[in-house]
Amino acid sequence: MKLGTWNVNSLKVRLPHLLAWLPNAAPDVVCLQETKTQDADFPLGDFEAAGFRALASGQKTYNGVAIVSRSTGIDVATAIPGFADDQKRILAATFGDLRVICLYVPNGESVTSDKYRYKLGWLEALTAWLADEIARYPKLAVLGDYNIAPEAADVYDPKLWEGQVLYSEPERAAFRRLIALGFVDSFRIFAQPEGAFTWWDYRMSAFKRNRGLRIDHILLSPALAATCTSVRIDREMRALERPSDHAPVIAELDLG
DNA sequence: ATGGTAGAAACTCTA
Repeated sequence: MKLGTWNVNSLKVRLPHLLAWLPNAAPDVVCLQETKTQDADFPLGDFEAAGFRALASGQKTYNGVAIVSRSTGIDVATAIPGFADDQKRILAATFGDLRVICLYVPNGESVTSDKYRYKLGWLEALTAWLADEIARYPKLAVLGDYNIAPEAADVYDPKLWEGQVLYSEPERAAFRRLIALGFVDSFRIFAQPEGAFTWWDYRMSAFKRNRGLRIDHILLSPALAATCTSVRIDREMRALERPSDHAPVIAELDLG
């Protein structure tokens, strides 16, 4: 069983990459972010033709999440309960006894921005919700673009990034509060090469110079973490022509 | 010194 996450930065533009990637990476479930596609325009037929089901919660221009999967998800949720939000950033579904939550955490723009305050409030609401979800679903995976680099090893130049949005202490503290619920950052179960990132700015040849951050994560409940056999970043997808600024992350689980 | 690139959509905002 493989679970993936990929911020595609426009589903419309990245659809050819995604359709080429699906049979190669062969995820059973992949969470997508920044689809920037309203549900009426979601290319469901393309996924069905490739042998996948799909769920979407999107909007025009900004945000938008989707879950593409081999089997059909049920008990779908599209919001953090009790948290009013016009932005489409949440999609949850159940596959057998596996609960999957797809996240697109707000970027925050800068630590002095109103969007940063929104980000921290959003993360607080998320944490309260996930405390309930992890109690309810022993096999829970929370995948997505967290827009947080949790540790110095997740940043190409931690000194430069100290105090900046995506790596500021309040954001990292919010990430640690998620971990404190019992989640495991699956990428760090395994020894990983240095300079392993999931996002590189389009500007300043950041990818070529590997000036990246690891901000896309697969958090697993303890029961799922115990079944995880590998986690890797599909860096090649960032090297293609007209790429997303994010690479996919894939976790393999041995569910027996 | 606060640049630059990409996407969507509208002549700017977001990341």
